[in-house]
Amino acid sequence: MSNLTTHELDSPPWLRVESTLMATARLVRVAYDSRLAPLDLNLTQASMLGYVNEFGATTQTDLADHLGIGRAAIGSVIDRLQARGLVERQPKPDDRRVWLVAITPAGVTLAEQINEVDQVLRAELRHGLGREERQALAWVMTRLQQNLATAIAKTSDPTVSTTLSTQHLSTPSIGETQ
Amino acid sequence: MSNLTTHELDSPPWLRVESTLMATARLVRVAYDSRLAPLDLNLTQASMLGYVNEFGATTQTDLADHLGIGRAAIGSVIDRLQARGLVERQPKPDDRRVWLVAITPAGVTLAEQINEVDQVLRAELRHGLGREERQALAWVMTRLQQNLATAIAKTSDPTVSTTLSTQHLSTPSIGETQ
DNA sequence: GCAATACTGTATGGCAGCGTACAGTATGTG
DNA sequence: CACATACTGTACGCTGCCATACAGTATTGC
Repeated sequence: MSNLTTHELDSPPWLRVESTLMATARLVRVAYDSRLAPLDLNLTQASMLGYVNEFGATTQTDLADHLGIGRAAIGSVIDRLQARGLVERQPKPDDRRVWLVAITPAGVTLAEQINEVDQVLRAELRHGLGREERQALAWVMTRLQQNLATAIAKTSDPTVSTTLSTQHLSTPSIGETQ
Repeated sequence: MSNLTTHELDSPPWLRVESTLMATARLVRVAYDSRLAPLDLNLTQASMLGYVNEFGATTQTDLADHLGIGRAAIGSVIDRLQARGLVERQPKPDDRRVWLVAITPAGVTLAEQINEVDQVLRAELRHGLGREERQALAWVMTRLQQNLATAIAKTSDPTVSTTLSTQHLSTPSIGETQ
């Protein structure tokens, strides 16, 4: 709790929230991407593969919502994974509009490797952080998401609110895996 | 193993760190962008304008480092701001390679409005969060950045480490503004 | 039955950022 | 002095994501 105020001359005083958050997020992406590179996978691709592996066949819109990206974006992700034979699109019997994205045996194999990578990296990220600290982060983060959602809604830009309602404060985070 | 998907707790168990962090970061960006829209500014543009307003004329590389984006990217940001007469490029007498990016009077006016927007939004984001909680977030975040940096370095991808050395755990965050 | 409305996935264009390669300039070394 | 090396800003192509518009299908109302 001592000198976390390294600020002094270096850091911009405004927009610090975003700055740190965005920078950290970027680092997370880089870290995962570099670790996933041997599997020739993207972070988004890995997340999707993991999700389908755990929860079974899912429609594209559901996937997009759960991963927090748009429907258009998820399409191309699926395309690439499908081209490599890791997932496949199955028609849904009772709704001919949608595809069910299902994982293939090859995908399952890869998903297990993803889980390994994830566990290793997460262990490294926890280094030096107590359990209660991680939980605190999770809590603050959730609260922050709530505040952000209302803040955005307050701007009364209707297009945005729709986008956000989908990924409402779902993911807890970091803390309580095991 | 498959159907534990309760509708409330359906968060993906893997990659939760990234998921929450990235989602929050995206929300931050969206929130700031929507609030800055009346000023016809981007979050990155606003950050840059604020920085130059506070710290005076700066070289492009320094700007890129402080904002955590690449040199190439900062160029186009400056281009746009310069086209609107908010900043200008001044030659540096003792080094003819570099430009000093300086703010114009019009830029100062806008920077003040940016600060207002920032303060208002930050106040909203603090809602329901105690001071010590925000400080805890800042601390955990910094620690996380450290861990991320070493984790990335450990992958021994030399191109990355260079990129990161620039934006080493500078920005504290959220907590200790007032 | 049929029209109106809502939803899914896709195509398209646009944007921001990265990584690489390059020319111009500084700086160091012999 | 000449030369090699390092650094700055720019140009180019690439990636990932978004927003919009669209066609196909479901669903609801009458």
